[in-house]
Amino acid sequence: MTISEVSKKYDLTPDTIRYYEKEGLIPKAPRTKSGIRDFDEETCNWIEFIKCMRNAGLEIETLKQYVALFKQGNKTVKQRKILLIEQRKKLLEKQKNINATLERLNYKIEKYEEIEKGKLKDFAEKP
Amino acid sequence: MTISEVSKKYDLTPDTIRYYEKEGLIPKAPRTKSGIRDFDEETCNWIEFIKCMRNAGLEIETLKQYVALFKQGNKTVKQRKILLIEQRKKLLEKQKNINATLERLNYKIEKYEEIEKGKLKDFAEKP
DNA sequence: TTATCACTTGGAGTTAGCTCAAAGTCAATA
DNA sequence: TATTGACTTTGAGCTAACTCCAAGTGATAA
Repeated sequence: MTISEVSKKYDLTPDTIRYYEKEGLIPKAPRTKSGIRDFDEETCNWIEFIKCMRNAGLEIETLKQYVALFKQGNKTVKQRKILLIEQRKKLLEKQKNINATLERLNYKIEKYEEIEKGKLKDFAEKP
Repeated sequence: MTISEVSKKYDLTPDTIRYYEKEGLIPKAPRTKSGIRDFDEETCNWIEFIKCMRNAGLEIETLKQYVALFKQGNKTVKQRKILLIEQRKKLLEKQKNINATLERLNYKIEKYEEIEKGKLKDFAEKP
């Protein structure tokens, strides 16, 4: 699989994929005799995984650490677990923030709807 | 209220608060005769609102637009509603990404626990 | 065989969102 | 009166995560 095919498949630019490879977020992709990347399934799985984590906002640096631990094999299972638990904690925190904001947005949108329908006139709105 | 008091209250640095003011994310705070900011309740409410929105990841630019519309009064209710609905959509999308990632993290953490307890040996782990 | 086109690299540039530094002002205290 | 310390401004600097550019290479189509 060429980089542009992988790019389409995962909706990441070729530049981003090369950047991830250079930074060690994904394994170094296999190459053809002429030096062109020829992605295999394993590498694709990593790309998919990293994309998922990045979409949730995990940092490059953190993912780099995780991949480095992974490469060292089973002796790093404990450290990897600790790392993932910390990231889970962060995501739960984020989830809470988003939920709080969603509630607030819902309330305001509702109010705006009432104003539009004329149910509420001169609504003394706070931010 | 001085800027350092507000800073403590909302856990934002004075620099950040001044930056928000400069960018128009919050109203210009009232000043004492000698030019020092003396935050009133209204401005504090804005700070709290903006902090909440920023915590959920809404962009400065978007919030700037919202505040600008707000300042123009009731004639912008419709536009503000549209803006908030778009932001809600984005947050719901984010929520989905976070949930997907949380599930994945939970699965992996569980597997790592099983390995640690020796229930799983030589677990052929994919990313 | 020449042209095209997707790929390659290294390194510079960009954007968002702060964050810091320098130099100055003012009110209150020793 | 001198000094302390919190405030002020302007503008530069920083970090994360890409994103773009220039110059070069190699395989295939005309």
